[in-house]
Amino acid sequence: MTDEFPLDWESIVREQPALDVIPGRLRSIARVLRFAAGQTLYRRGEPPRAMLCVLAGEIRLVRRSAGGAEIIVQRSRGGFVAEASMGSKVYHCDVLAATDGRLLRFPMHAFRQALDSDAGFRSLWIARLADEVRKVRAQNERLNLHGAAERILHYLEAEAADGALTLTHSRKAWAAELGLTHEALYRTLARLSREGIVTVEGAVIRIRRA
Amino acid sequence: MTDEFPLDWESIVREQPALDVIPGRLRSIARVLRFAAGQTLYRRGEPPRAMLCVLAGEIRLVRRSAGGAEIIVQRSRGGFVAEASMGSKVYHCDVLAATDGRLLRFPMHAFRQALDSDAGFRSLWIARLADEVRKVRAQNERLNLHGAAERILHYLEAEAADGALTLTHSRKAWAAELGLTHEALYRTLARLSREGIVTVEGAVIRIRRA
DNA sequence: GCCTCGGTATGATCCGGATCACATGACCAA
DNA sequence: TTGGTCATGTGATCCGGATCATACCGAGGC
Repeated sequence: MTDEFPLDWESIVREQPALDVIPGRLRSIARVLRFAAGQTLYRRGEPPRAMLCVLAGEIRLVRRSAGGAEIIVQRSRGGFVAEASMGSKVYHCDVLAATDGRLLRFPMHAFRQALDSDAGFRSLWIARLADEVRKVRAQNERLNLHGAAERILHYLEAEAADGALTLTHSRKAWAAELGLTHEALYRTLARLSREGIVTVEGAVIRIRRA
Repeated sequence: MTDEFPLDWESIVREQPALDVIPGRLRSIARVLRFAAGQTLYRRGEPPRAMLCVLAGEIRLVRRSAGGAEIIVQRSRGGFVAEASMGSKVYHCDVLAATDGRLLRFPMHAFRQALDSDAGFRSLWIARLADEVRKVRAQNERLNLHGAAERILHYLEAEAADGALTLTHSRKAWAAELGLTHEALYRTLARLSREGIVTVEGAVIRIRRA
């Protein structure tokens, strides 16, 4: 719950590139919030008073049903959360911390006002939202594929530049993103490699043929 | 490729609710484009000259790799397509028609200008994008679940009002949205019904307990 | 030093959803 | 009327990914 002053925006943007669209006046009023695993940050029904951007750790938007079932509506391990909360009177989900971590809070009214008055920020924000839609829709198409190899190749084709992809996270994390167990990922990657379809050199993966 | 004048916006908004955010001046310059299955609408590398909104049929954004593989980056059976194309110089995908259908074209420069000059439209557009992000992320969480029952219940919990959901499309379409075969959906729905977890009355599905 | 924890990696087994097959009914057109 | 198409269902089989188990390694803590 501590704030460091002044915030080191250079390193913040490095750890969370989505934040580079934020204009100076918002940067100066942003506050760091540290959270602990299991903590409830906001509850359903409360008015959203801040835009949130996860810097480290995992935040979940959770909806609890009357029957007591708990479903995860959104999970974030980095980047803005609940962008739609800007337009709504109250949260429609609980906001929970799944791990220890840190997030950035921007006062909602200032965020809204910045969007209204700053045309540059506005178009960057629209572009960021549109790009997020694009990325998540691609992720969606990928998850609709059955078969580990298809998902891996879809990821490579969609994300690789010139047929070469450099993994930035661990393979376990990649497996989770692909909706696979890490075992299935290791095995399928090994098979694709044996069959000459891809080459694997550490974190760099290349497609040879599809 | 025919245009009807004047466009009947009342019925258009009824068939595609996302369009209700469009202001009058854009409505008056929108044109209907009819497309045929297999048709290539735009090619990678071309500058995007219009915002597209699918009214009927299926449009796909397809990326072809050097190896000849073809992956679907986005599929749309209704609603805006390639919102991120507004911010980019050229299309990064081919735009193909998967079926016969109709879409609405808005000249890109007019769309951009309307966003710039019309504060009301602008906030509606931002809200729509943010809501799209929310919906697609929820869809994502759902597809990350293994097991047909879990996906069905997640959908019910997330989309149902008061534990009751009225299906607007066919069950086959629902199955596809859930990333399941229709057989798996029918069977699991029947099992959940037998076990008293849900009740099914035609298009209305209710959760009893989870 | 030792010990734990997390990522990497592979083997064996099991199960659930994909697949194939088939029947029915609605609807539309020739 | 007939034939075709499509959504709705259900049954039988198969396969691939989940699951459980095990091992190795490197980093960090004590």
